[in-house]
Amino acid sequence: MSANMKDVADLAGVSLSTVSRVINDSNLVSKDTAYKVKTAIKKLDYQINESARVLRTNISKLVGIIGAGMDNPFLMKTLKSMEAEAIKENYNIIYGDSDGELEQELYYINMLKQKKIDGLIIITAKFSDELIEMVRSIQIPTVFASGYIKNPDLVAVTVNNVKAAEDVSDYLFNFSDYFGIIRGPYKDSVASEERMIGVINKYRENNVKLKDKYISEGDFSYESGYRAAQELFKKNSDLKTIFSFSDQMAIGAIRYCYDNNIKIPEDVSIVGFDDIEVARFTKPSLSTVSQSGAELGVKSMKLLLKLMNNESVTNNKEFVSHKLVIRESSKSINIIKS
Amino acid sequence: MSANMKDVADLAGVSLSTVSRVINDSNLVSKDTAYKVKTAIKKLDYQINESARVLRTNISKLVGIIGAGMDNPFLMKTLKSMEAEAIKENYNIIYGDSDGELEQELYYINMLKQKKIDGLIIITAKFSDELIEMVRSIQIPTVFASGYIKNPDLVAVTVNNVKAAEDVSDYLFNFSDYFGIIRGPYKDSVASEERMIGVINKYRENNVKLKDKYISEGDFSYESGYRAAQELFKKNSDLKTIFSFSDQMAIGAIRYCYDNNIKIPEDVSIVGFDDIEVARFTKPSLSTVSQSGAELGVKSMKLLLKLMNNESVTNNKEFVSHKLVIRESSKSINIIKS
DNA sequence: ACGATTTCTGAAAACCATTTCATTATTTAC
DNA sequence: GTAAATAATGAAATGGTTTTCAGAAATCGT
Repeated sequence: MSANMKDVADLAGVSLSTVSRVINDSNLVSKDTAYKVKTAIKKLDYQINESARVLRTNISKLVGIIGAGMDNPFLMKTLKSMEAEAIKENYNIIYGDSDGELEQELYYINMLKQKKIDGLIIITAKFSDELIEMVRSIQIPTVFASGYIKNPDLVAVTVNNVKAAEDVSDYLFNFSDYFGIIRGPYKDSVASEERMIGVINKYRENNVKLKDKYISEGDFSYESGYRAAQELFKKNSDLKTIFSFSDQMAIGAIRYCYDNNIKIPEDVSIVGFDDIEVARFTKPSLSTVSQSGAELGVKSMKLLLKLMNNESVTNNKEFVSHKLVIRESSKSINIIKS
Repeated sequence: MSANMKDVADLAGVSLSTVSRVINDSNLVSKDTAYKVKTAIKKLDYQINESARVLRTNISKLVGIIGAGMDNPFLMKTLKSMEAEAIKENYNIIYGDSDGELEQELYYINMLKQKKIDGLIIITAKFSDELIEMVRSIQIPTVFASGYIKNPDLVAVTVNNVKAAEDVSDYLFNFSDYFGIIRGPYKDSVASEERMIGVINKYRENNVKLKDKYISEGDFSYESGYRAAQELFKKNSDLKTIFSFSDQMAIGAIRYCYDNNIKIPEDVSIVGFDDIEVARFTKPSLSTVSQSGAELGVKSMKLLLKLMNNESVTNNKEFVSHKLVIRESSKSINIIKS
């Protein structure tokens, strides 16, 4: 059907090796020959057969990304910027959505390995031993994005959840003696666990007992935020402030307040986490921790590119910057504005 | 490094051909032999070399998806469900974000072709001749998702934009003599063009002249919706109703109203398009045209799978269902509720 | 002008699976 | 029991590159 290297070689009157050299920009081929080959390539509209090349070299120029929940706006930004970063170096992205299921993750890892990916990025909230063992066994450069991981061998990029939660806590203690928390799942969410640690630190620092009834669990979705707010208000009639571990849950909570005639920020202040795009446009707009999904994507991919090129990676843990952005959903006290 | 088919063959005491047959579930191999081979595979932890297989068969089990603006919540759902649908049949997704740039699209198409993708889905708003020509030339089964395309040869799945816009128009004419329109870009947005046609149809049917000042252009983003609303109100002091061609723009517009003391829906009713997840949680929640991104994804991928399997495709244009969902942003008049 | 480098090119092996064709072993049919 | 059909297996060709090794041609040094 389409021309192969042999055809080009014949037309140009040279050998296979020479054509290959021209294609790979080898410097040991003369100008004249190179020119002949190039015109032959043009004339035949020759395109290299990638699978043959991969078979021979074991280099696929493919990066696998296994992600949990592409319908999360924050992660979508991350994914998009990862892709943009990868394509600069001519890497394509194979994406698999694990929905956060370990089984799916393992399945994809195996599948992607067979496709000969050169590198892998895993976006997950849970770090089971099984997953880590699998990653180790495949012997493919891997970066974990989002979700801190204690293991010193693993390469990871993440927001500093503890610090960010501390910042929010500091801010909220300005308003009231305690604040309600809409946390993420108890099970398997490292991010949620770490943010909780930040909160606990600050409760302790302020000598306030962190009671169970201040805490309500969500799953990061809008709906769960709505329900969690309901629960919080039922248990704490005098609640003045809420820290939600995701913007989506915060927006759900705001909606609950609206439905129940609770004024924000007059009656209650709410702070979210993520700074998704819509956070600036809700009514009231949402105070939140801004962490750049794009930055997460870029940093992770850059790190992976280094690993794939065997460049030395001095620091295998990187933090993505964050800042507390105060908007209308919380009473303003001179802190960072946006 | 890792075992290959030869190793398996040797260990099992059979030939290469036999191993290959076992792997491919060929029925012309005896139970006993098959068993021997399978245990050998297990013992060696043998994994097939995909690139060799692809080289030989020209089947990669890879589907390319080229998308424009995947940070759009609606398209995220689409992408996710495409992936889910593909993996059921053991196809992996290679994803490239074109940002809607033709140049990028062409670049990706070429790149993906080299990676030997078995099928391609293109999500774009613009259908230049160049793009269509390119798609034709690569000879790979292709489906266009989102954005109707007149060309009878091409396979496409899309929402019925004209009809949907007509539905909204009918609804809005209940409230007032004319309504403002926040449309999508004039340039290269088929969806926007088609929705405009629906609007025009109904203006004509109602014998109302559609004046230029009723129309304001956005680019589907939150910000542009804010600005467009501003423009509309400046030009039409008595504006009572707005049809926004995306939810994101509608939310931007709502925010503008809020900032300018315009009450929704008391003063102005707004209807969006897409029914993104947050639309149910904004304040007021957003009346909109619900079109399922998931359905779009599933239908497109199913169609592509058929094409790739050479099954006959009776209808190469499919519509995704839509319905008008009335929420708080528009005064209710007994129509569909949600 | 002669040997020593350097530059350029080609032949052939390697990567690993699939598939056709031929062959042997086993059944079936009569 | 023999011919004919069927089932099971293997040998070898094939797909299209990259890369090592060796050799030819050109350049250099003196």
